Amino acid sequence: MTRYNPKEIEPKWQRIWDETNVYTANLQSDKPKYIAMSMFNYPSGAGIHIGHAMNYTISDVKARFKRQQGYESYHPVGWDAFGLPAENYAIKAGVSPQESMATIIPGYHRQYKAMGWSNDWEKEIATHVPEYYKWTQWIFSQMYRNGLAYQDARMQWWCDKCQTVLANEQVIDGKCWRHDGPDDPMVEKKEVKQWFFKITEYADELLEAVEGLDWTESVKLAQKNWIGKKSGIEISYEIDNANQKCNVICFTTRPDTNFGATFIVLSPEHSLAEHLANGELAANEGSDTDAIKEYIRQATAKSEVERQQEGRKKTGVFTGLYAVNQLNQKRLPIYIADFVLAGFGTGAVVGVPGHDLRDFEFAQVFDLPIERVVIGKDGDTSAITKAEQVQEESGKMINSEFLNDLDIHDATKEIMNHLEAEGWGKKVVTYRMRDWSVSRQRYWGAPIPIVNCEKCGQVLVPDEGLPVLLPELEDFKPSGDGRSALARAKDWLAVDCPECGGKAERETDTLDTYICSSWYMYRYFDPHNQEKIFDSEIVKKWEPIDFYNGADHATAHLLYARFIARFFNKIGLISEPEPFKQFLFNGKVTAKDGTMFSKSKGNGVDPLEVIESGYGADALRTYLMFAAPLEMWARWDPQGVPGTYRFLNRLWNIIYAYTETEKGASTQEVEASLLAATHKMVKKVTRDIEENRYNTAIAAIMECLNELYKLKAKSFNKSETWQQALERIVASVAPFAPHIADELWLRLGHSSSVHRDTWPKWDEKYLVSDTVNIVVQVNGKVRANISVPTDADQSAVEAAAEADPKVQEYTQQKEVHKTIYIPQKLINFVVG
RNA sequence: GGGCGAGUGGCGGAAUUGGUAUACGCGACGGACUUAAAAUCCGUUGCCUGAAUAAGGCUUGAGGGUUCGAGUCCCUCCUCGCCCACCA
Repeated sequence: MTRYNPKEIEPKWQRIWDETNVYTANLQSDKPKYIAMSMFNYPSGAGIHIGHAMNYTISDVKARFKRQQGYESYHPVGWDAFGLPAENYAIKAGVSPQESMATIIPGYHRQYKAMGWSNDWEKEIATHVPEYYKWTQWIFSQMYRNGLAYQDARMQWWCDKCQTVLANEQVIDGKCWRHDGPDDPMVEKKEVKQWFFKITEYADELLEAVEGLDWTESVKLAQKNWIGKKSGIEISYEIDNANQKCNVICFTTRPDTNFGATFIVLSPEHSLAEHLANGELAANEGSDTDAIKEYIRQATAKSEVERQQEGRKKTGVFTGLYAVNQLNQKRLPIYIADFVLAGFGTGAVVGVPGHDLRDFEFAQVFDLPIERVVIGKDGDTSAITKAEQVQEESGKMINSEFLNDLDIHDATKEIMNHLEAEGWGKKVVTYRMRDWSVSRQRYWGAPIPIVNCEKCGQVLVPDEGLPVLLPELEDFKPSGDGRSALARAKDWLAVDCPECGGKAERETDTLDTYICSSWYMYRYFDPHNQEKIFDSEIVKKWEPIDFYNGADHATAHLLYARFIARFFNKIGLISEPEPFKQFLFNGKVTAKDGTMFSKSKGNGVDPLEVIESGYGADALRTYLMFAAPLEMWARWDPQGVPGTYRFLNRLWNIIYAYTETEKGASTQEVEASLLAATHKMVKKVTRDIEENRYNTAIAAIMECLNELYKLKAKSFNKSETWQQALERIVASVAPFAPHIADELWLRLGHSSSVHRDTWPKWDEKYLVSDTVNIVVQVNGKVRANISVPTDADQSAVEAAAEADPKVQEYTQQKEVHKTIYIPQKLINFVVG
């Protein structure tokens, strides 16, 4: 008998699959379509790790399952090749990113094939090739033409020594992360022009459509939170002691607490703060302009990371100004403080220290009055409780005055209506989400198809001019002036204006790689189209993506992809506004101790090593899918793969034993058991894969195999029943362990692959047996187990149960008050 | 601080609408085969009392409640994980 040797059969089948194109999807097929995919790979040079093995096996199992069920199943493959890590890797390796991709990607091909993933290689895509990024640029052009792309100057951190912009995270204690010595300068804020996509215009529809998605709940929630829609009101407060007539507008979601307002706080970036600092605006009694100036200088010099640290002691400066609260005619002193963020609401808040912890802390520092006005029916927020506690400790009076008996929600609405009716406020809706910044000052990305003409200004590159090719450079490090390396590519930079033909210069920013990855799923359906982004007819046949999974990008990528899909839908390219019908946010794989695998710790597990050590891809795949539910984080257990290897080995052995046994017939009892065991298994596996419960699907196959071994001991021979039982189990294991499945399928006498149109069906009639097991309880405790005919009625079951000696032990001399009978399951005597 | 999720054997984890808790796998132990080991195969394996494969009791983070019956439903609390966070 030949032994199970994955090292031999796996490469063999991988070769056969390649040669026979089993996994090539016919996009024109009349079969029902199915597309399952995982978020595509970012080729970094390190090769695939165990997390990739997990992700891609999940969608591969799904795609294989559907292919076996008779669907035209498509499992695409592609590379998210642009971006900073690839650029940095190339810089380190001393080659161009183009060259490094040309060597890295073929390496990934070998690894993907070694994992046995059923990718359609004919339709492979990569985002860094001109054939692809031409259309990434085209999307930018379409956004521009539809008024959804615009350029705007925003304040950015700037390090004079580096001559480059810094991200917030790179600013430490007001200094550059690379230049934080005592003699180094503080970083400055500098205005930098950036391109944006108006995703905020789609905020409402993106939010509303979340509810209807068949997505992992936590991701749906993250999407909602990210969009962060809030209804509130902007209340206008007139300033009554300024040298000019003016007012301040504050945003609040809780105007019902406004009776307790005791002050107003402006962010240091607020326009009134600016006017106070330059002396244009002052209180009639005089404002301390120097103090205001100094405070603003200090506040704006702090990094946002630093400013937004919770629990930091509140600071601020009084402006000398007072505003009037029209609800109760109280005068509110106005302060400037850095805990108020410029980017949210109006950049000014009304201080209600009785109902807001931050306001309370501020009031403590400046000794401002604290008033409580609303007590909700179901208590109030912890902020108030804490405020109260501190007040009691400090012995201050609480002015507790009930607004009314309404709950907070109703009170809020009523006050909003009142304020709006009086003309003191305006109801507004705010979003946490901002427009999508799509320009990057780096080399390795798709150039933005814009030309800056001396005469015409900003001009879009006409579609005939696409793609704007990314020039190959010797040196692709940033240019140091805040622009990408492209600023040094003089030949490339100089261009004739598409409108007037005059002297012009290309845009040197490149597009954010999130754009590349926000539309790739559609390119999979028409990867080599030179004329169009894709053929809408094919896409309309294949959209939406039936199954999508990944362990990252719960917000940004998925939100951007939804935005782009909605945009495509509006311009008539596709007919479904949502790109992903089902999304599974799967867990990651961690080290045995629960910590993340990391290169620095050197605790990584290389899937290729596991395969080559002799266990093979099938055992690895099966283990990964078996270890835990897909949405849970799994811990890597070195003993796990040997376990699934043993299981596959047992499957191998029973089939080899079968093909070497004599022809014959089994007993009726064994035949019935074979049918029952395999049909039951097929039913469970079919449902479990359908519902993404791969771990229990595999357990069911293992259980079935154990059962077959028991039956084998009773009666084993070449017969129709055994043949079918073994075919069923091989077909069921095929999505998880495709190589051994094809090998054993062949061994069972088939000439074509197990991977197409072989999924077994189950028949309920084999699942019902003549007798059924009934649990007998006395007062809820299990006392016996009886076997009764399946069609026995209650009185028959009761009689059989009462006849059981064990049951009698507990019921004799006692009165049965009640009998609970659950057909086919349980009978419970309540005695007393 | 807010939101979400999870606590079940030595370990990863099962458990349809409330109905035999611990499926399946790992590990451990015993046995077969072998000169020996590995591999493979067979058996045992929640905990406690017990000589026991007799019998009984206990058990799903803690405590209460509803019910004939609770891992599952309700209340209170504890622990851990993830995401968001000075967002007014």
